[in-house]
Amino acid sequence: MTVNELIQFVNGVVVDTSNLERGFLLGAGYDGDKKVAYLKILDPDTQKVYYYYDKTFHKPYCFSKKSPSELAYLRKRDDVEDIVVEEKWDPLTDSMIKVSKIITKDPLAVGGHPSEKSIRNIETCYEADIKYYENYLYDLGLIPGTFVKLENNKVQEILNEFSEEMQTALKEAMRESDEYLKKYIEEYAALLSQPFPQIKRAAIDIEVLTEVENRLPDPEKATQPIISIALAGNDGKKVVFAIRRNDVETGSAPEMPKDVELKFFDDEKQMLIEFFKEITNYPIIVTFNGDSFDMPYLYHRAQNLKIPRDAIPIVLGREIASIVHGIHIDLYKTFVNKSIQGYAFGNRYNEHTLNAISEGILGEEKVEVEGSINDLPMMNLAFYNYTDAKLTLELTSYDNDLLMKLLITLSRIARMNIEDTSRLSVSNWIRSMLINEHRRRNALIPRKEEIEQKGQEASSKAIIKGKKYQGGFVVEPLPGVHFHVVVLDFASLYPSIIKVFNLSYETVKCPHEECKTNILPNTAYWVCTKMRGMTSLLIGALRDIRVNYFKRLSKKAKSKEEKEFYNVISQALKVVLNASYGVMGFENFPFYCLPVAESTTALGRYSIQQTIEKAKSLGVTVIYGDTDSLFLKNPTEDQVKEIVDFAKEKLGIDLEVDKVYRYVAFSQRKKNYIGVYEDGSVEVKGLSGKKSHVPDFIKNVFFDVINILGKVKSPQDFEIAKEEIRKRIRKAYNDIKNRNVPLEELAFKVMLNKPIEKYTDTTPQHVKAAMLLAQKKEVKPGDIIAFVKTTTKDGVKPVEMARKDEIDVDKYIEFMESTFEQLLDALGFSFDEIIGATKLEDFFSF
DNA sequence: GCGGACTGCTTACCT
DNA sequence: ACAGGTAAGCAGTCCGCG
Repeated sequence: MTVNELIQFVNGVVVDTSNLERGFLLGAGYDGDKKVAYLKILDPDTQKVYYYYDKTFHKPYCFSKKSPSELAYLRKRDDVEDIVVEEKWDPLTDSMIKVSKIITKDPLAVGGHPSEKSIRNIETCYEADIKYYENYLYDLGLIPGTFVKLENNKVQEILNEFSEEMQTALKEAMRESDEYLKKYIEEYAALLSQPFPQIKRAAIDIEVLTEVENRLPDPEKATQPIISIALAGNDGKKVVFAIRRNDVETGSAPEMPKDVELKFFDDEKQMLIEFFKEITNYPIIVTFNGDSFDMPYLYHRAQNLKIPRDAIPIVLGREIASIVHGIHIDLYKTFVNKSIQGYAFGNRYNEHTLNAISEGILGEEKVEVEGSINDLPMMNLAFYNYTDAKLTLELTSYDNDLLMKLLITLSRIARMNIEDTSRLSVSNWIRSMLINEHRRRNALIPRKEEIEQKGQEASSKAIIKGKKYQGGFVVEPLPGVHFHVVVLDFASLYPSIIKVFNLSYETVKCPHEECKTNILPNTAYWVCTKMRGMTSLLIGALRDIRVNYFKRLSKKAKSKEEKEFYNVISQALKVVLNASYGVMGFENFPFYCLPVAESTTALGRYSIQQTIEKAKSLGVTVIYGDTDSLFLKNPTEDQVKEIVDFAKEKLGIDLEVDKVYRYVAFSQRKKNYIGVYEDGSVEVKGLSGKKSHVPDFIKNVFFDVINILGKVKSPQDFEIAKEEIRKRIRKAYNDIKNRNVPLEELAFKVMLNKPIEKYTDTTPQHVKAAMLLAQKKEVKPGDIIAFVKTTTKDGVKPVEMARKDEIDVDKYIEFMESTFEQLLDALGFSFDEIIGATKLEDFFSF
């Protein structure tokens, strides 16, 4: 059965439509049976997804530098359609060259087969590792996440109309940009300010009877019955489909919301059929781990139960699962993405479980289950199941559908299927963005090793052993307490440098003789004076549009909704910009270019050091700085202005006042300080006390002390604070000494990053604990191991296996001491003086 | 056989 | 599977020590 026939069943309509006034492009795909590319287009009015099959006769292809006659032997293959000569611009030589375009009948003829069946395995090809449907999108100029129209079988982007405010803001944003940059900024403004459509979506979650406790059933075999399925829709739909069982109690779930529909079935097959019908109402299906569990399980279970193929709306790929009537988003993959975790959600979760992520982002937790799912009373199981689906949905709907909007915006920037954007990492997004740029310039994409010819060895030496080149510069902090500190910050420093210094793989060490004298300061490289680099333009435009356009529009917004709209776009841009420099130094990135990465940080060091010199010359004390920031001690407004102007005029980079602290306390450590704002709120950076592995008990004391410090308004106040701090720490000290602390609060929580057996060089404490734990239950990479320090043989025990009397009290006192030392150091008092080291015995008399 | 100095491994943080 | 820089704790090693 072809995808086409399937869809006809699912939607009950002929889906290969030729006319649609305003559709929303979800993505592209390839139909292996019809051998043709297709688009999935959502009609926002009906919430139905139409398939548009290519009618431009687009074919798979790749390029070779050999002549067609040298490649003539390929013509004998029946999967090769034609070989034609094309002229393309070669970025590395800055010249037009002739290449052979090998056109095939099947994407597998280009690549994807492990053998000689794929041409890229037998010839040195160009652009042969781009997925066929990606090529289709680039070549037709279509962008997933945007609005398109279908008119007489032609598909076209619908361009955005600009309001007056947007026009004005755009002019303002482009004021300082060069001619080249302006074009890009205008395009991005139009692309990214498109509205977000309302799309129906539902989160689903299944429960399966387990054979062996604590072991996940095999989704390929799907031998065990599905006993419950929950669905939570953004239209308010809440359903649990469950099997009526006699072997467990009915149970009760008083917390279950009244509006959850409960549909009980005697027959599993009937349940699945009903469920499949229900989900076809939702063009977006959301799961947590659906790619590797729920979707393949449902699919194979349905097959085992002899449900006809055309009643199963699931399409399984090699690693991803999709749905016929729309798209499937597996949130697990989205939340594992480091850029999403860090830049979009501020590292509010560390562990990649539904529970940990929900807790971090929503402040809600899963329902706890003791023992096996198998023995759970029916109602309790339904409630547990429903809660998971609800949390999954909420992760996409919280903050006004923030995540969905981010994914759509990122798809627009990356020009990538929404399904792919949600699963792939930032280097893939940027790769796609750059490939598209090459296509529209008719540029041949160099092979990776050709770019690497530019330089394999760095000219700077990394400070950290094993790293390739030197990074940011950190100023030695001036220890002590400093009142009225102004923090200056280069606005997205590295993207600015890439923009201002024209950094790109083809412009750094460009082929022109006359550019060789144009040396980049603080580096061993020259940069092109004749052409604007591609990454410089793209990253530069993204930077300018974020800083000068969306951020300004957000400040001027008239409504909350408008403000939020601009903030989402700004946030998505931040994610891409923050990674834009890093990918240049990432070996597996297809446009990896060490000279570009190295120049970026070298120019960063140059910028901050020049600015420090300027500050010094004005008599301003720089008490600290890290990569792109400078902490100034009690500067005048004029001094600040002069430094900011210097950066703009002499370096061409925006330097802004980021924050003003009432006071800052530094120890002698870098990346380690507390800053107190005028309103008494406190920012803690790098101190052990805030680190996630620290036992809750110590963390609580730490933050109590921080709160006390927030109340300090003048140097005199420290005396009072000191007394309060002393009391708080003494109490904690006593509690530990007297074993008055619950075990859980003493647990260190450290992540296991690899399987236990891979720790061959050393056996850290959390691994020792994990080994003990492994005797009782499965321990996997990514798990957080909770352990306490004990006086037993290994020195540690998993918290659930330890007793209070085994706790190594002295180790905890030691740990507490070093944690507070960082803080007390900076304030000029010591732990000993707080505790009163000579009076230790006093505490035992309590 | 033990302790101190040292290095390397590991994790979590900062930009 | 974006980068490098820093802090901290602990594991393991080397060396001296009659």
